[in-house]
Amino acid sequence: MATMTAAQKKAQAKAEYDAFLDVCPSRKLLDRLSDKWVVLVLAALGGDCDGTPQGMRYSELSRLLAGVSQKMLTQTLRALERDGLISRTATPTVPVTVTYELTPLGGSLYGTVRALKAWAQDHMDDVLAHRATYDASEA
Amino acid sequence: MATMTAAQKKAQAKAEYDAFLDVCPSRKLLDRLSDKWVVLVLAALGGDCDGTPQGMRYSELSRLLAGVSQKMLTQTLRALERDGLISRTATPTVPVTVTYELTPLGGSLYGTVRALKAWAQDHMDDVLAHRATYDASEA
DNA sequence: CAGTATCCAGCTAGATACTG
DNA sequence: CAGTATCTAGCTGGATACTG
Repeated sequence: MATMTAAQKKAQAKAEYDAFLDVCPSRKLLDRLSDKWVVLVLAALGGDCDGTPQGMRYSELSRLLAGVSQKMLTQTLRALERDGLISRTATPTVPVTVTYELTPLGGSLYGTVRALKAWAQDHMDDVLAHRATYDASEA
Repeated sequence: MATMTAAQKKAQAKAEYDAFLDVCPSRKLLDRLSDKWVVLVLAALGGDCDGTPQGMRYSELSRLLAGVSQKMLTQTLRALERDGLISRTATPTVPVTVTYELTPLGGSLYGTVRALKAWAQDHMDDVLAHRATYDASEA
């Protein structure tokens, strides 16, 4: 087992690191937000598309977020529901009707995300300019 | 080629979607932030580890962010430098000395990110509680 | 309509080895 | 010290097909 020492050290370092990440609430939030579709669903339900926050049906979301697969939409919706950020309401009409909407908690998160969006709008052209300069001097 | 119609439609939808993402500055920012190490590097240089923002050497970062591979650290550093969020200073001493520090732009981004962190600290236990409730009713 | 289940391609990121 | 280069395992997410 002496040959495992290096690998074990690696594994332990990784375990410690994972524990650190696991304890860190910001990291968890970031992981959620970094899911490709989470923010877009938040934006859709938050009213970024038509002005006012409102409930939406599964198929509406699917249409609005062109490019999302059923799998990812369902997965995203489930994750957000699990976290209490959106609520799911099923109405037992003949073809079932399911509506999703932002909870107050989800709304508050969306508010914070909009702050990020504001930063992006204010500073993203600076970033892009830097990028262009950097790329030019690299060539 | 008639058999390609469906695939073509998909491809076109994807292209349109990509174009949408490409135009959206918030999305770009989110993509950057969602890189596992970006925020941690920002935090390290922003002074989250010892109180005051300061420059750090490559090897210091590497030690501080236990678990990061050389590849990812370099990649992350390059990306942030390219975007003008951090600056790289090489001092031609005998073994080269390279220092990284936050630019004003990087500092302002880090400030915004701290707002997210604040949300996480304020609301993450709510989220966790919802998660527990959800999981319990699922079983 | 609103999903669930399965399979698989592509990209990401870690391990490893080498360099100015 | 501070990287660069390469190879590959594993996970993410898309396509596809089926169901209450």
